Amino acid sequence: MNSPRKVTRIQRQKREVILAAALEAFAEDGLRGATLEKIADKAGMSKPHVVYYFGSKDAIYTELLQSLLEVWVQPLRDLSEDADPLAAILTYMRRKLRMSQDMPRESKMFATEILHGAPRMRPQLSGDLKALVDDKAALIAGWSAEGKIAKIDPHHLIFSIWAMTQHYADFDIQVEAVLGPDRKAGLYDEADAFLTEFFVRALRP
Amino acid sequence: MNSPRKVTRIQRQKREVILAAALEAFAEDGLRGATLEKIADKAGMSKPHVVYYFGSKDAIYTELLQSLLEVWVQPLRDLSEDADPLAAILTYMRRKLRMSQDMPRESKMFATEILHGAPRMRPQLSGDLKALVDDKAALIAGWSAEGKIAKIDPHHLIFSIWAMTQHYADFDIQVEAVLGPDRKAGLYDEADAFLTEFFVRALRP
DNA sequence: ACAATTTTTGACCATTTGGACAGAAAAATA
DNA sequence: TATTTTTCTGTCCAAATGGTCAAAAATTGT
Repeated sequence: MNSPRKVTRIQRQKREVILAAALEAFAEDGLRGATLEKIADKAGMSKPHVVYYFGSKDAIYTELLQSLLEVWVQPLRDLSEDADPLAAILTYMRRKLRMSQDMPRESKMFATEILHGAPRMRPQLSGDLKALVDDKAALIAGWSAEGKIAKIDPHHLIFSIWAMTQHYADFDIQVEAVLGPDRKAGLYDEADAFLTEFFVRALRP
Repeated sequence: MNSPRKVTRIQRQKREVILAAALEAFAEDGLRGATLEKIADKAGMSKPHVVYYFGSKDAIYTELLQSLLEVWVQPLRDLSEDADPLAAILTYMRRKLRMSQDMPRESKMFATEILHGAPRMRPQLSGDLKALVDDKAALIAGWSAEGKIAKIDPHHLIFSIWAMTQHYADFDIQVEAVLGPDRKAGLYDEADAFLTEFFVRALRP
């Protein structure tokens, strides 16, 4: 029957709730700033209960980070040969921008971790991530060599896409303060238009 | 004579030492993560001594943030009419990039503060900073209208300069991990070359 | 040299916080 | 229904940490 499955589902749901609460807390205050009590409150349960499911605050943080990493680099994984290389890069940029819009908490959590030295991601950055980026950089370099896009350093191109798209999520407070409240609603449409135009100009041969 | 001056100078020096130590600590671990003891150690004095000079950890943090803000926006202040608007913008970009290279700790401290909601800078972001950016955006918009540079949204152009230059300081761990150790030495030269080419392409009419 | 002032620190305190533990409540199993 | 297992929480504890305080040490002024 499904009696064991039922329990498992409940467990999985509880863990989901805790992870969601923790993500919010970590994005707001970082690993140190976020307290177990705050996470428990956001999750609607007691502090020992949170510990019961994850063992420690650190374990929640690490698990979140690891599972998010995969989601985070997926758009780059999907960058591949295309009828139009420029369109492929623009699509990648747009997916990253949409992730900033839809997952600002995830973006902030990553940013905070890396900003503070990425103590629990260093191996993956210089391992998997470096391999992935090198791979895609080679692809882009190929397009450059064939004259399909401008000749630019592909690694720095990727950095620039990361920087510009994540800026809107990570520093949203600053962006919104500078633009003023009126432009807040259409912000991501503006950003999309600007970045598209910007990268088209920079990349066409 | 200079007997009172002498004391004042010593006081000033002590404060300088503490501020430098605190900057390092805050950049590494953020406001919460940095402890008074760590700051005191880095400054080579006892914990109560640090408190004696600044009253509280928070006071050090706030003072650092305020004094750094002025330095931080100076390059934008200096953006003005020029024989060549494109050159003026490139100069601005380069000054920002150099600040990332020379003051990574300051960059990280700002980034962390804004990332976490900028609780003690909000008024200045939507006040002074917004006014300054609006002013310079108007200048750039003028250049656009005159056909001296491409027609792009000047606010987002400024954001893109902030994002791309600060990325190299704030996320240096990631950048260096992805590029590998060999490219670390010439990193900022690479970045300068890339960004210059990039912005020239994007901005020329 | 002596008094007054400033600087410096060791010892201490109150609060916060991660998390251990025993046992209650609930659920599954029999 | 009785028993076993799982879930959940009130209570407590030890460590970390921001900050106080009294007094020592150094400096300054006379």
